[in-house]
Amino acid sequence: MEAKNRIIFHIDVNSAYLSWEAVYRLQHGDTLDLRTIPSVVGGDVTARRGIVLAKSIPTKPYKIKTGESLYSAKLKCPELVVVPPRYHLYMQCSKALISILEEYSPSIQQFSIDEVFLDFTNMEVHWGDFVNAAHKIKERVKKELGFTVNIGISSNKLLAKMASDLQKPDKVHTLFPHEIQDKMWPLPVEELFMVGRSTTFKLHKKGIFTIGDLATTDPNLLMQWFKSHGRLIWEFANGIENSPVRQDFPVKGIGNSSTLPFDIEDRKTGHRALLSLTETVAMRLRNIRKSAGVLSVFIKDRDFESCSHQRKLNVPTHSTNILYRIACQLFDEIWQGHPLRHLGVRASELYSDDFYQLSFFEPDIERQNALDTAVDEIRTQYGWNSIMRSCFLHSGLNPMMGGVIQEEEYPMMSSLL
DNA sequence: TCTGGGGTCCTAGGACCC
DNA sequence: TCTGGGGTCCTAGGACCC
Repeated sequence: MEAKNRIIFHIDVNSAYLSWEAVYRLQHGDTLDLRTIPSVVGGDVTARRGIVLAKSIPTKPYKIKTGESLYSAKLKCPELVVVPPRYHLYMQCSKALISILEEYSPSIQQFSIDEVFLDFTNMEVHWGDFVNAAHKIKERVKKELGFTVNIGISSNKLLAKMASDLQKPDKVHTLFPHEIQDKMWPLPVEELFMVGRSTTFKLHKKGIFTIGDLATTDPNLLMQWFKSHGRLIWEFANGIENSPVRQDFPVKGIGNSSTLPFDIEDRKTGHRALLSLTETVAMRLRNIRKSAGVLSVFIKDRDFESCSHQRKLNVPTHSTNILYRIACQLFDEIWQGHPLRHLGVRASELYSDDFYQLSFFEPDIERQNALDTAVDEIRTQYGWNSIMRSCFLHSGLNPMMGGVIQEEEYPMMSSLL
């Protein structure tokens, strides 16, 4: 039932982590509003995670980019204020936003921690004209939660998302198909959703610099250059996109990875780090009642050379011990012995756990499950560190790396929106 | 003390099968 | 004999997003 004239909102929190941090600090007696000075939320430099996670609008003249190292950000702006992240707070802020939005439409899709699509089609009877409604929502969020959002409005998700990006902060924009030429085509091509660094570079070499240039390029040519991605970005440049707002995406994979506080130089420590990562991955799998059919291990060495190795499992599983054993095998098969700064474990090809298969080779499966269940219950009740493997004592490693666990894993965005 | 962590999707090449 | 050809599965890597 493809509605012809849909009204889609895209709600985007302005400088999300930074705004949330600023609001929290103001509420706790701080007098300085981080949003009004050049400031960033950044990772821990001593733990080798020193990058910009979010930046305030006053950093704009310094050309500080999300993802760049704090070292280089400080070179650009010596008076930059850097504050550490508080992921737990951000999850709460995100939830609070969602619960307000849920009042305005039964059809909302969380796209990331700070972006939400809302299908406003047929909702005018309840809330009035869509532009007024968007303003009402925006003001309510500001008044009740203390942070500002941009709301983009159009007839599909892509255009709504592009609209919310137009001018920040605290704005409502429309970008309906008849406005594309005026509002979207003059923008630099890299501002189009799904045109990243690599594609931008190649497009520039072909003389394509604006979204309008891209929109008016022969799509067959783009397909020759970029395969299916060429078709996709041509359609996006022309505002063509019609995926529904939906909340029931299946989760495709669950993974954890971590930059370690020190380089790993021996196999035993490598395995220990894998165990730590696997504990959280397996717990999250069990939490959503899924078993993994494929396990992958990802490593990155001191020189930032990285590679991955994966294996399809004979029998899907969510058992910490079995997944750990396979992770170690994969690790031993690819690691050349170079000092490692980063390790990752990811479970994919997820199967529902409604039943699990007994394997001839894993006669122990019932006991493994019983053990995992017991440990999960203790950790849920008494906290994550209430029970841990003794090998982590004095190891310098967190026994459960990565993974803020959620009641519900919400699926991340995809190129299909 | 420069360079995070969570995802999704696509493609290419090799193995294997008929 | 100068090397079919189509299909599927598997794996590694790259591109993109926030």
